[in-house]
Amino acid sequence: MFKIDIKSSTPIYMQIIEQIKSAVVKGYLKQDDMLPSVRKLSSMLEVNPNTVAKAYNELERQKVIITVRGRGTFIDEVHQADEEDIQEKIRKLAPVLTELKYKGIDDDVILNKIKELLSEIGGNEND
Amino acid sequence: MFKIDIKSSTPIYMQIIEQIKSAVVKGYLKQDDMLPSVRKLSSMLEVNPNTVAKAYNELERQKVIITVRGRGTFIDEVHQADEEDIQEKIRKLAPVLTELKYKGIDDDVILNKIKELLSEIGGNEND
Amino acid sequence: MFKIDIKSSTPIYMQIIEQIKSAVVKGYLKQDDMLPSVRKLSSMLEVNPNTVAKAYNELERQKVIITVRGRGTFIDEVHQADEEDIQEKIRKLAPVLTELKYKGIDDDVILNKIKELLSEIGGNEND
Amino acid sequence: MFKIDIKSSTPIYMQIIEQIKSAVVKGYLKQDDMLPSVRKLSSMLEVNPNTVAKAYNELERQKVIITVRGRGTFIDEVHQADEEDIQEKIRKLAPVLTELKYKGIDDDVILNKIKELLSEIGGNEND
DNA sequence: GTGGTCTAGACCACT
DNA sequence: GTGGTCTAGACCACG
Repeated sequence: MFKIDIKSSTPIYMQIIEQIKSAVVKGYLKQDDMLPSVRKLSSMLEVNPNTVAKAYNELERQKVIITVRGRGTFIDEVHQADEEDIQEKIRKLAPVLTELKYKGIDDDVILNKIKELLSEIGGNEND
Repeated sequence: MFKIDIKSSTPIYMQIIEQIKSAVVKGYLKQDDMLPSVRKLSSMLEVNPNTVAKAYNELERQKVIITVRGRGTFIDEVHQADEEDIQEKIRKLAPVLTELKYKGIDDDVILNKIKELLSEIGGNEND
Repeated sequence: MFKIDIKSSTPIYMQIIEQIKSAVVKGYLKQDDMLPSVRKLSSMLEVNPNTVAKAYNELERQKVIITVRGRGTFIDEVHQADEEDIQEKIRKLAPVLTELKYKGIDDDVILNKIKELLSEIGGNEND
Repeated sequence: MFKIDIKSSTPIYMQIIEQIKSAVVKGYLKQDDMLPSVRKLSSMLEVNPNTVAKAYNELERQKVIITVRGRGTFIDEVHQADEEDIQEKIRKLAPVLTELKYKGIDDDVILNKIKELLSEIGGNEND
């Protein structure tokens, strides 16, 4: 289910975080679904358990998952994002967008490609 | 002209790279314009000369600027981006977009915000 | 294994780059082999760690090696060179060849000496 | 007659040296031919007179040209190269040849390309 | 004056 | 442990 690129420059724990969020967006994981244990996931992905633990800790901090001692780790309910939160994330796109504009790509072209990417990310909205 | 956020997690040399590209996009810097010397910019930004040099090296590697020995550093002509190049950069947006979708934001809302950001980045095209 | 000539006019980091490529050509290093760590190589060669890091960075940029965070640095697969690439490298030989011809050396003599040099560079292909 | 690439990474004074030697090899310049004065050449090439002077000094050191005070600068006779000299120059080709071999190019292909390059450099041998 | 290279030594993120 | 970033300060080649 999860695929780790050991050679990528994005840290492994980040890749895990992204993929779990992606799985939620795509509907593969839903609220109260149980996640594999740190040990199990680490052996599945063939990475260091500490790395998985770090990802889970960060996801818990972000209230994406919730750990119940003795029971396991579960997908938490989705929390609302406030306007400020959204703007902050949008801002993170600026460097790459600047690169694209630097290369002379038209705004419309960029927007179209992002639209494609969004539907690719989006999973089945008619679940 | 350039502003460095010393507290940011993006490395200083990266911030310099982004800002120079941004200045080109905005039209503040044009082909053959001379950039401040390494020493000058480093004292302007209050960072170490090596850090500025690292940014300049990377920009030269990316063919954004060109350095002429003993003379200084200049804005190079803009080089074409091929389709593959563009797709690769677009891909870099995926993690943030996934986050936004995870928060339940509509595609249209996201696209509108990006549109705003693009025009903000874009400088005055009718110069 | 690696030998640095501190007095040479070729920068140390360049010498490191050349020697690692040479080791690959000679078959001493193969794909996925781990290179000595920056710290280790720097102490082996008695040069500053930053100098080794610079060499490794450049080699990574050239896709000769690949660094995996927290793990180490490894020999990457060899990437194809296109015709343009080759011609560009061949061109770099021109100044020295001109010098030799200036001294009145015959083309055949030059070619023979290069042939010798090539087999010296090449390592044992029948390993 | 001479062409300087201000953006090249080879120092300008080096480019001048190379081109004068090349002109001799090609037969455009012969023993006792007079070279333009430092001032004249510097204005022809639009470079700093110091740069031309540096090239001439180096060429004189290498006994390629000879300066007669009050008269001008002339092409000197060609001096014999000893075996050691030649080997030293041949050695300078090693890094580029290693790169080519690293890319998997066959010795024969390399030698053929060098052969082409040599005849290109060579000028008219039947003068 | 310009950028390029190098040393010495520090702190941090990742595994 | 690994590499990445940054500072401080030195020397050199080039124009």
